[in-house]
Amino acid sequence: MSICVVRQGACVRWTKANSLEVRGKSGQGQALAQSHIRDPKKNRRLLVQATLDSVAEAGIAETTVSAIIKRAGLSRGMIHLHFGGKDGLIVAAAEAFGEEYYSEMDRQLALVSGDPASVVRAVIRADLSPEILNRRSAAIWHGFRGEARTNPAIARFSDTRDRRLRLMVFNAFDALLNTNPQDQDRELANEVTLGALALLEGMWTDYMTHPNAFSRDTANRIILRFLNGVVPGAFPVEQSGI
Amino acid sequence: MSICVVRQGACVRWTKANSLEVRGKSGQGQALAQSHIRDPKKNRRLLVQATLDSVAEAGIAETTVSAIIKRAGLSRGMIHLHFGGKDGLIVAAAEAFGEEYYSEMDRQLALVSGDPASVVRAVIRADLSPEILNRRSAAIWHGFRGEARTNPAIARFSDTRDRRLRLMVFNAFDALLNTNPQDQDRELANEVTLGALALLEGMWTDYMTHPNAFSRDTANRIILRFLNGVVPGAFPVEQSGI
DNA sequence: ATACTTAATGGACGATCGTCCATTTCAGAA
DNA sequence: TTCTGAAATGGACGATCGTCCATTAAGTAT
Repeated sequence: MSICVVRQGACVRWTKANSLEVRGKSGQGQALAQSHIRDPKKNRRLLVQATLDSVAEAGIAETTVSAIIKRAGLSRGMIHLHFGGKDGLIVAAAEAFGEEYYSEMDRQLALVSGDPASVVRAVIRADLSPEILNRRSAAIWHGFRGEARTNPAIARFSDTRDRRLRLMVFNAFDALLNTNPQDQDRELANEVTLGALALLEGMWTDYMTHPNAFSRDTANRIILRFLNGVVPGAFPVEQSGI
Repeated sequence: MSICVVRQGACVRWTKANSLEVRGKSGQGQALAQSHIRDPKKNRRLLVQATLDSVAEAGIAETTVSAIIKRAGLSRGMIHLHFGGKDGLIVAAAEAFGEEYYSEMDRQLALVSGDPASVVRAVIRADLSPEILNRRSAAIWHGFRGEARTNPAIARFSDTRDRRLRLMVFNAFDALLNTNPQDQDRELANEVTLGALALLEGMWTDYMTHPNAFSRDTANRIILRFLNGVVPGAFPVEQSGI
């Protein structure tokens, strides 16, 4: 759309951001692809995606302003314009990542019937699915989690994200274990929930450190085997998993 | 020992590194505390510890040369002198951290009788003990694990560390499950091992993100409960844990 | 066409990064 | 004491960090 004229020998390439192609990734194109009508938030999303890609490939430390704008094909000032600074962009990227996670999780859970064991099975399967657990997401999640220790904004987001998943799993185990309500049963449900989530966390870590040796089927089967041990019979382990 | 004379107004403090006090932390003082005889590797250790402390408190990204030498009370050039550069120091710090981990793990395991279930119990208890799992170690471990994706030297160290722990646990489960040797049992032992380690990983993550809400007893009890499910009766869960 | 608002640019800026090395300090030998 | 080699120092250096803003480009209203 606009060729950056070589002035003082600085810019030599197309600014890809303004080309007409519309990234069809998240299919929400609400008549945005029409000829001149530009998406007013396109560059915002472009910067957020570039940030996430950079965090995934190069890590948080290497995700500099220069690296981000190079990926996005935009100019330096855009970050300050849209997010007030780099920190604002990082937080926005963390939020966007959380939305990616939960929108896919919800999509996969929407197809599942309501009995508690099925919900748990579906959560585990979804959390290990290629759409949710992949090199990009594992690296991003690890990076942001580390950042959460220092950055309060990210810590808050990270917490709420965790809480929602925990509540979902807890409710399932609560319904599964509490045929007649009792306090120690509720405590048991809480412990089983923590254990299940710890197993998932550990699998994510395992995947991140050894993505090639990792098997989703095996991970899924192991978790079901462990859950079937604490809630006997509720999670029969099939021979071939996912 | 040496006051840095104010020259060009740069240095105004004692260089703490050369004061006579000997850090009694790792009690290996082999006659080093005697009057003039200086420990030739004191500054190496000082830099490594300063690096680990910085990684623990401020994260990998904030662990700069300036931050490290400020903590160590040494001068800029020491890092280049002893480690060839910052990267060398980071790797040395990762190795030192691994040694800290395993020396403490070995110390705690040395007291344990040899039956497999006791070994597993001891590994879990040790891995969750305050000496091994604390804010410092959790933050350091998380930081280095993220760095391992990019830094081959750290990846290699990180891998060998993991492998040793895994082998230890696997052998225990193998002995526990294989009364008469069979292939599918060996596969089962492998899966139980992966699950147990994933549980520990998850607990470490949980501790790192919520150190105040974390309970070592609860974590220990949860893991034993899950293990008792997959190896029935081998890990009876007491009412009050660790 | 002209004026005006918003989006976007990219270079300037001071701060800080890690590396390197000329110099100084120090302990032990001569 | 003087000499010598190693240990230690801290400032110089170019590179790169994130921020900021004067300027240009694009879109809309008059």
